[in-house]
Amino acid sequence: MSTRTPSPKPARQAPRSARAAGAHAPAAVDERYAEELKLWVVLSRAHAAVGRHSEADIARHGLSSAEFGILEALYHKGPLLLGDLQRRVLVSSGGTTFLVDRLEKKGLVAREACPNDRRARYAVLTGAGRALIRRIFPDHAAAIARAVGGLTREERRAATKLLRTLGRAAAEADGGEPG
Amino acid sequence: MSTRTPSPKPARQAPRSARAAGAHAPAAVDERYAEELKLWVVLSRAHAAVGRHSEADIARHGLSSAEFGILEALYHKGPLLLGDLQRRVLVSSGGTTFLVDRLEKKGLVAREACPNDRRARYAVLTGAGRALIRRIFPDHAAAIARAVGGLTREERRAATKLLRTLGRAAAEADGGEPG
DNA sequence: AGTGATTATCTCATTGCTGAGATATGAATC
DNA sequence: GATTCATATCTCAGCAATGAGATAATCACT
Repeated sequence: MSTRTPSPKPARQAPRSARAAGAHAPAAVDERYAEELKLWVVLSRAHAAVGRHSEADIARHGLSSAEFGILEALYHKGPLLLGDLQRRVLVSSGGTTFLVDRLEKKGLVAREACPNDRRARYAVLTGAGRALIRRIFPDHAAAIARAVGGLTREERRAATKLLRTLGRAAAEADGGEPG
Repeated sequence: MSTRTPSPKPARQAPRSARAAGAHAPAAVDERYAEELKLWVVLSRAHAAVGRHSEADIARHGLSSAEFGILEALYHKGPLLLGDLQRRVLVSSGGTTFLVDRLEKKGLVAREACPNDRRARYAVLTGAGRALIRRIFPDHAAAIARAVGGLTREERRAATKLLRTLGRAAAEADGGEPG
């Protein structure tokens, strides 16, 4: 994985322009939201770090993260309209079509008509799809559990609560709130 | 934005196969790691929700998230080796070259030789780059602050601490630890 | 039943990004 | 000073994913 190179850090000399007096002095406003920015940074890093574990586990089975998400959603929720699937897996509309197409080609998912609404289509697991997700899901759950194992049970509970609140508030503030 | 469609949910009839007796009954193992999985889910959702705010703000200035990340890193840290930049912005090696190329074309960043190591190159902000990031950073910080405003200061502090612990532990467990 | 607004899915051009390998330099050993 | 291994960046082919627009069906009203 070329993204991560845990290398030793030989102290190198900074280039001329870096040493030019105060060349990159950050503005005072930086202090103002430092705490909020820090939260955003650690949120991103934690997500990336855990996500790396998740994807590494999923990739072993020849699936992408999004594909796995679809199989998992169908496994636990039963047949879903493509739109519901889209919202659940956090992917674009085109992406949903693309992913379901591919899973269909792999024989893991099928489309089914919705009796009430002929615009809509259900995605459903095939027998092979159900068998696959049933087989790999436990390992995946264990991999995630290891990935978040750096927190104690109590800490995980607290983190879950905070993140749920944070996520909900951020999602709702999408429109644009008054300052 | 077609990714998100906050639509009302008319109750539709599930297709036949969904009602077939226990067709998608989840396995018992699902309970075992439910708490850890939940944490991963809310972490992903919170990250996506806040990230949406971040990207919406950055896009207003014609920059991608990764481009902004580079400018921001150079602004606060001064000139950085491309490798350091890569680690900081969480992008692949090829991506770093690509992004710095593009920022160079935009006249915001320049490459500079490293006097000690002729393999290495520094990325440095140009005058225009520094002016740009200095102009847009405060707004961006404010946007992030709004996005995470669903938590109180005390909650943010707690969340930051937990996420830092979580991220570090997950990153270190990359190799593969004994069960 | 007809009209228009809304909703669901699909199409497709574009693109950002990855990751393996190439190239070039540096450090260490003989 | 040659050789070998490690490191830093760049090249490039390939692909997943986006998002605007097309198509089709439904709903709300008259």
